[in-house]
Amino acid sequence: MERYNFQVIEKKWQKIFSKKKLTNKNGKKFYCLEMFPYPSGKIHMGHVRNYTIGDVIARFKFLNGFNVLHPMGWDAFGLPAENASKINNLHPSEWTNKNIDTMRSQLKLLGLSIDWDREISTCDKNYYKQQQSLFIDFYNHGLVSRKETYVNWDPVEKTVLANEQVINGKGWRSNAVVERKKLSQWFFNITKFAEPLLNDLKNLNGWPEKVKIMQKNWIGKSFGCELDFKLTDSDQKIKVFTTRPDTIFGASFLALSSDHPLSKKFLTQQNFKNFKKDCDKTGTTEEALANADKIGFDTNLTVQHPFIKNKKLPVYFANFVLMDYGTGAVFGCPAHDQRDFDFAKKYNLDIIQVVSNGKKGVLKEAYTDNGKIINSDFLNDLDIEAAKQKIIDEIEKKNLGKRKTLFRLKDWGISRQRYWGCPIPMIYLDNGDVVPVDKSELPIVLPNDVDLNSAGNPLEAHPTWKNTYQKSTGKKAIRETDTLDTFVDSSWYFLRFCSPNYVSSPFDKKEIKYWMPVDQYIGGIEHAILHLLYSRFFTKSINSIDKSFNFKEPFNNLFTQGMVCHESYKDADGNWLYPEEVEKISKSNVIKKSNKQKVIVGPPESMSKSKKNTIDPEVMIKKYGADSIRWFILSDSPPEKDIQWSDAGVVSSHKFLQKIWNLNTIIINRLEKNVNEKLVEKFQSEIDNLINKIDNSIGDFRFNVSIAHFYEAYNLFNKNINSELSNKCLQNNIIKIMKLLLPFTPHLASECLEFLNCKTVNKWPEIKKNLKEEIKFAIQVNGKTRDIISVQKNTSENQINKVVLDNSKAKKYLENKRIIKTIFVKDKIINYIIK
RNA sequence: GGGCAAGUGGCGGAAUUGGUAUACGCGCUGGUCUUAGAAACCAGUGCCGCAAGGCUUAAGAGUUCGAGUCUCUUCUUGCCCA
Repeated sequence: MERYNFQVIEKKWQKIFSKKKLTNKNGKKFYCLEMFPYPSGKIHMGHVRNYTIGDVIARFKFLNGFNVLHPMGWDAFGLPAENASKINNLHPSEWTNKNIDTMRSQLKLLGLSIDWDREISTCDKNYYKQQQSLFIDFYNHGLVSRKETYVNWDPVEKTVLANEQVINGKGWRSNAVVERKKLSQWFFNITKFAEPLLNDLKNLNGWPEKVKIMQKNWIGKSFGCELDFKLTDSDQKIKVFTTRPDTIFGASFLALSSDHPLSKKFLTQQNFKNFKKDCDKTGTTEEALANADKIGFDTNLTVQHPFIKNKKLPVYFANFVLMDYGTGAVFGCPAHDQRDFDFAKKYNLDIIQVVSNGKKGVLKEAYTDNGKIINSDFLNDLDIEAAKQKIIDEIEKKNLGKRKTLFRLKDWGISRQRYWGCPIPMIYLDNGDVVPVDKSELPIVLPNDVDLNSAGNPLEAHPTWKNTYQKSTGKKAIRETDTLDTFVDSSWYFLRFCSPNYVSSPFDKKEIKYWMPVDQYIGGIEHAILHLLYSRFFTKSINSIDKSFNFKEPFNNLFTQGMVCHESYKDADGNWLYPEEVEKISKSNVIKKSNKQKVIVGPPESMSKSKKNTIDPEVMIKKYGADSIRWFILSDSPPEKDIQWSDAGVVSSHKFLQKIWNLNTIIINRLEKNVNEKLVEKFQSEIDNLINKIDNSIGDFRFNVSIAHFYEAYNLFNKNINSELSNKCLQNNIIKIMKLLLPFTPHLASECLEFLNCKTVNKWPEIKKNLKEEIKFAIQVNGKTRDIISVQKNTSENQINKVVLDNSKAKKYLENKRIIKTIFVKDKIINYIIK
């Protein structure tokens, strides 16, 4: 028997796939999109998993008659290209394009059904020209603004970071401690859409609940009011924001951020300066604020309580109040907020309970749940929600403040002091005006001759590039030398794919209206907030500019796949080792190949270059073939969960695919003996059952389950290959199974179908819905299963009773017993309750 | 501190709406073939027990004829949080 030669056969079919598109002229459209990669050098296993999942869906939909769009591109701007060019002395564009070439050829090795004619790259001037055009549109419609703000400054990368790019006070890429710096920056006014970005989440039924909750928390809508407190020794007022105005009668102090305007008076005091320094160390995350020791600085000032005559509240600066949320001031109600409670304990302030917890006695911690209002004058006996409304009405009546909705979401800062990004198409005139360039001048092209080794922004340092003229007036002007955050590039690429070569504007509206929204988007959970929120913002912005678009959200269905993990290895000196540098003698005995010394094995973690726990997809493909890798990466875990890479797993995948091939050749060469029609019928019904299960599980993204059923199908064929089945039956059914296999292992399945002389390769087999089948039926006595019998579907209770009493293992449990009750569930169980 | 998931054999994991727990794969054990090994094939494999049978879905309770699935309590582990 000839072995399956994947090297030859995969090459053969990749050539054919590259010419074929997933086009079904009369089919319903289906836009299948995977998050496009950053061209870092080579593809990694995470890409393999992402694009294999996407390929299964794209091919599955195509075979089911859909007209499928399945494109690929490159998220090609970004800092690593600049860093790499400093090390290799290679221009970022050369480095990037070289990586793109490598990765494209690697992706082709996987046999993906990508429409390469639509390939785009964000660093291509044809792409960023359109992005600049969009930026100008946004600017003209009031969606872009320029603000002087404190920014997160990464001292290592010498660039501004978005809040989202600061993780625990450190830069997401450099891990350097982020500093605060005041700069003039460009912003997208994403907060204008805070409300629709929040509300439309409700309609995204095809998104994971988890992602929607994360976005909701990120937008962070809260209701409350502003309220003025008058200082007792002057006319000055302090404005606070609160979401709990109902607890005003429990207020016992005022807490201000150390950045609050009032702090200026205290900056001359060394005590205060020391205190402020301590505050800055606390950090700004909710986690840090909740866990930090609560510290305060007593101002010795007091404010008048707005509703209790003659009651004065002390004013403190406190480390758990931030200037950039609300007004930088809060009133403390220790009984009903844990931070206030901790603070009050420390500084011996009153703890006045104003919401009843239904218990007597002193509170041991803040009570934050619902209850009736107490000790609160005219609010008494109301529940929290009613009390809030009533007190806010009162506050507004007395002109002490007003209702307010606050969002946690901030505008999106998009200026980056970097070279390798899309130039911002704005110019500065001598008279101080800042205006967009004329659209006819686009693209504003990045200059090639920059010195990347100079500190700061390379475009700023370029001798001539920034000097220009305003086209309409001929006046001298200076270009904006900042470039756009690369998250901008990926916020609309899915639109560009619909008409990737359209010249006159970012997209051909006709194409967009046909293809959008994306029917299935697939990518990593790490983009749950940023990329997805920004893409939704772009979609809403474009919609607000041109109302004729027929979609409000870019991604109808979202699937977030898990990571690919591998254990890590360290030698005695603490150096990380690549998996190929170690040898596994046994489970507990792993040694370094070069010196035979023992290796410390770490737990499975997401593959990363820094820990060297990576497996190179190309090496694996060369060794086992793309189909084996695809099969393994789909088979071992549900796609939304993390998967652990296992060499043994790949080997067994590889063996199984070989067995599939052998099975095909055996079936083709088989000599027919006597045919037993009953056996044929039974076999057919079992296969139909499996086909049904495979079809269902693909649709539900349960590919590991599909694969289990393929194994069952193989076992079924293998068991029956020498039995009295007809050749026709075996051949028809193996063709069906091979068709089902096309999305998973396209090379092998295509080759088998050709070998089987199948003429309907592009059609999914018919899925029979109402299967006639024998079912396993459970017999229970007092809820315990005592026997399992085989019966036809729809067998009646009477017939079951007869079988049970005639001939079953359950019989002896029923003899001489009184049956008080029977529970009969058709096609499932019968349960006899006896005494 | 808060929010959200999840916990099933030696391992990865199945179990559509409460109705056969442990599908399928890996690993392991035995066998066939082979000079030997590898490969391939066949058989077995949750735990206790010679067996009949009993026990088992992190632990405990509850609802139900029936709970991996629903409710409560506890424990553990992930992920997210200006």
